[in-house]
Amino acid sequence: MERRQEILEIAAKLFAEYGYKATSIREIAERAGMMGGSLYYHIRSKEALFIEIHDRALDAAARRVRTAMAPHTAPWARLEAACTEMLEIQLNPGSLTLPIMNNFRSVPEEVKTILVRKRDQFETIFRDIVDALPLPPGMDRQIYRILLLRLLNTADTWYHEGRMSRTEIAAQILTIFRHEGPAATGARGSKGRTKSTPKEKEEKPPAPARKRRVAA
Amino acid sequence: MERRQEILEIAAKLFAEYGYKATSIREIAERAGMMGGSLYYHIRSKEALFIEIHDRALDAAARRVRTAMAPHTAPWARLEAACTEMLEIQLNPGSLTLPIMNNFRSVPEEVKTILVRKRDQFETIFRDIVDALPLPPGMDRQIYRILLLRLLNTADTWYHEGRMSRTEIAAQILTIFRHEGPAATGARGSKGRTKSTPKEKEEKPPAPARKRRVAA
DNA sequence: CCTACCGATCGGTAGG
DNA sequence: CCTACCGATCGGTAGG
Repeated sequence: MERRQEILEIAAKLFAEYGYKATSIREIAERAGMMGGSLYYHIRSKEALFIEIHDRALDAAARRVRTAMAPHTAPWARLEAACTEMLEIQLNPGSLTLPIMNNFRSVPEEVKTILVRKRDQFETIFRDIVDALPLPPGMDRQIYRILLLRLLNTADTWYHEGRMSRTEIAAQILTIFRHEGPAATGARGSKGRTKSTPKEKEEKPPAPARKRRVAA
Repeated sequence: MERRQEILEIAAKLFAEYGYKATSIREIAERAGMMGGSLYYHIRSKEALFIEIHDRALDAAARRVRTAMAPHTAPWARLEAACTEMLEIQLNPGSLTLPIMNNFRSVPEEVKTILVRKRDQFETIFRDIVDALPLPPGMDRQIYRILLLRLLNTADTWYHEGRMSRTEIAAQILTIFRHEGPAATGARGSKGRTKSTPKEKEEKPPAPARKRRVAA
């Protein structure tokens, strides 16, 4: 049973790096120290394996993001905590929380449908955060959320080790995405914020949790 | 010779949709109305085909973006023109300017090296634009450019037909990425800008064209 | 967990 | 441009 966890982690890494189609059952098996056919003692099929990894990764990610957000109540602080944690997950993944929620291009159509449904569900976390932000009225919250999530989810394809830490990158993203509405245009902008410390503890309840599921 | 162009376009579409590995020579051939083996009268190898498509697409994209920027001199107007054109290229590609500059996951390592070099060269266009923007001092221009390009280049994976037009989406991106430096904090923000009309014709020379090629 | 194998599909070639 | 084929690799199975 612990062996199975090993296999899932090995497969997750390969799927994340090469995509569904370009990752072979035999390669997964080899890294697990067994023959290709033997893998089927542990899994039912390649498709089922992929779906299971994806589900578990998203569940783990949801738990981590919610935990990271929990101590904060101010909308921007919640967003920053969520972004920092998402970057951490994407770039320095613990066991199964790997960046496989992208790159569905080579996944069979029927499987893709299942994955997308699960992913949409996960992203409601960010819908709630974004809906709670005091953004300028001209800014479309759906586009805002989609763009932000795209950046976070594909972090492994654009982030290069070196220059900046994950926390600094998260702060930079926040600097770009931070726009105050006309009501509360407080201190912002060129303060050179690179440290992610939980500032401004305002009141504001967690999130209104609205309904909206239309595509862009 | 015109037959060859047809083949390149067919292959480009398939590569863009399924990725390198998941696109088979036989599928390309079938759509071109011939047998798999016959394709080799027109191409040298699958790898060579992919590289040629990629090169031509980037060349065409560079030409289109430069042309779209040409009439503008104001930094933000230039950025908006470039973004709008990039979205147009990614979402409504004319012949060969297809969104294949991503999804290198299943591409052989040696080929990937060639592609990345070419892509980096293309992206210098945006480096010049971004370097000319009057951004707040705390904002890292390299991160800024990388994030913006990621969004534009992966537009086909997050844009869904309907609600908003390409131009409106481009305007929304600009609304998020627009931050004035401390020197020229003029009118901005909640004006509900959804139309992309070339406003503010300032002076400011095209671009300083600095040097910087470090990874994040 | 292995051996041995299945049918299918892959990129590519020869010979016309 | 086709037919016919190559060796390699694929996901998956049977039988142990």
